[in-house]
Amino acid sequence: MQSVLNILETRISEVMAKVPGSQGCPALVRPATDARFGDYQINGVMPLAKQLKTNPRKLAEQIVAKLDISDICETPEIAGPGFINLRLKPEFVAKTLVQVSKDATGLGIEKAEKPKTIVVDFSGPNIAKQMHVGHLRSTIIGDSICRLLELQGNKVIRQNHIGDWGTQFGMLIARNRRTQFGMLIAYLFGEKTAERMTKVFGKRPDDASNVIANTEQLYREAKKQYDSDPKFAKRSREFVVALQKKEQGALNYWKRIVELSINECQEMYDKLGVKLTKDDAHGESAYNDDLPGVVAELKKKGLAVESEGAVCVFPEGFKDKEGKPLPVIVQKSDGAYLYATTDLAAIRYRVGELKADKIIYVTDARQGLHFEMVFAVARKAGWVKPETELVHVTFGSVLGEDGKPLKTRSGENVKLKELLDEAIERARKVVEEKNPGLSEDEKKSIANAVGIGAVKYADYTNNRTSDYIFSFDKMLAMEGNTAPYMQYAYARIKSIERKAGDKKVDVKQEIANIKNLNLTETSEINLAKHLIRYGEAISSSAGDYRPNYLTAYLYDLAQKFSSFYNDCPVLDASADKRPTRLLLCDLTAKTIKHGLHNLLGIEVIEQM
RNA sequence: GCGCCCGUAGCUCAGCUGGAUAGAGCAACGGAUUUCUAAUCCGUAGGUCACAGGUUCGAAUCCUGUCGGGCGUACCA
Repeated sequence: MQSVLNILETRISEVMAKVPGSQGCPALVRPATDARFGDYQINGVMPLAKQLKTNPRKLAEQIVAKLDISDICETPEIAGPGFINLRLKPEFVAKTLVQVSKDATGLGIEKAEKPKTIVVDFSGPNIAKQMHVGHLRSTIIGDSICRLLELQGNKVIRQNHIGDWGTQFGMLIARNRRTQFGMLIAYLFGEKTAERMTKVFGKRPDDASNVIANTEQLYREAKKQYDSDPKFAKRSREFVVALQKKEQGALNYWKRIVELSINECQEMYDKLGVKLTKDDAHGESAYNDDLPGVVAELKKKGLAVESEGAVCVFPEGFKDKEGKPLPVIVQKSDGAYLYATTDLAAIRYRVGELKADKIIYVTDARQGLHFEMVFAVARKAGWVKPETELVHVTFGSVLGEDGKPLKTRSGENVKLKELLDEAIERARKVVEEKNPGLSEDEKKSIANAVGIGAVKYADYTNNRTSDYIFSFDKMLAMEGNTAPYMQYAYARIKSIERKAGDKKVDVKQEIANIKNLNLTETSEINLAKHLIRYGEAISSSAGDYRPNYLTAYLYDLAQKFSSFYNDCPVLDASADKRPTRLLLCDLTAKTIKHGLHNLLGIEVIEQM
């Protein structure tokens, strides 16, 4: 269903458009900046007055006179330089709330007018390495963006652009990072693999977590052996060449390690409550066969030229340190392809095969220039239609308490798994302290939901474009805008429902019989008004790809519920008031659950 | 050098195409509990929105400059 904000915007804009001389100034209806001004305010009169060179307050009077929104609002009030303040009628709030509760979604959510096919590129871990904090934001922000867009009725195609190939095999043994990967594979799957694996890990290589978890160690060992053992070095090189030539044996080894890695990532996705599966993995290697064609086509179109031995495209408007044109290098002087080439191939595939109307890239802000240039090249090459949107959704870094990028004491990236485990452990201690009487299973699942939820919620609640300081103490605090606070608010509602039986209150029946609400207390009305605005929160959150708008709404909701909870007895309320209060509880619980669970992938808990 | 992002309360952060007296949380102080979970609620105090100009009815928001910080800037992703 349409949000109140949208209804008002549409109806008031229509009236404003009819003002003589108006050139379609929008009403600019916004939530009131202050409760004293009512519920919504019209900001669009002043710009229109400017356009018409007339007095804004007089214009506001004219508009108010023609406005017919008495079914929704009290008489509009003109205030300040030309604002029009709107206050919702309690009857309208009550009616809308009942509608919302009976809406198909149960929550009054707006659907997109024109559903699109949207490709979302996110997470993108590298194979043969454990996921670390650097992957957290892309993974969870991307996940919630997908959920938001899907909810609006779009066709969302998740693309996990995993680093499963890159240029590493396009190069011969010359560069260490790439080489190490080749060495690793040779090391892992060369002769005597099983003995080596058993010796190093005490396990067979089938155990994915052991293999991947110890990759860093393997790299070190492999490097050492590479330097000291000519036979091993030779085997490494041969392996890489074989892989490039797509020899079946080498490919099989490669496939195996990709599989092990993906399984390992999947554990993290499951743990994080992220909706990504193997089917969404469409990594760099998927474009291998397309790369020569991409370069050839760019050359043919006269876009790609040779420069300093490399094949480059020079999109307009980009300059290097000396002010000379900056290239997008699509093929290196040694013949290898780069991530720009792969990204171009991916765009071609996503527009051509997946029929994307929009492609969203969820990567950190540092890749801004890269995508700007790649987008420019793709458009120049005609691989993207003019109306196809290419969006780079950026985010800041996760910092430690010292304000520097989060690292371990020894300067390594913090493993995602270890981070989450610590959060769970800390949550566990809190549960132990607050509610020692719970069963072991309950404690465990609560600690899990709270720990993971806290990490995710803290990330979501920050504006994604800014860096944020990671603090277990803050995210696990029971006070303030945190996951535990939200989950607690939910648990208290569920507790009321459980207690209802003892007091012989039939919650479902009372709610089902509701025809009109009886909203009397201020905190009831405030809660009701906020509940009917869930759709607005989703629209603004999805529109800007900003989950923090959603968490802000949810926190506001939980606070308003807590006020209501303090002021208004529910089960012991008089018969004329109880059904309304039960409905408020029910809708609040459903909204919190939907927001946390369905949109953010954070678990709610029945008791804590 | 050039480009992008950032600078808001003691701390951590919001502030949605420019809107009214800039908001939360934490910390501080004061109050509420025979409670449906106080992991709560209510209140008080706290700001030259880095700085200086400009645009206009109106600027934390847009423009210019200065200072401070982060990141990027041809064969890594």
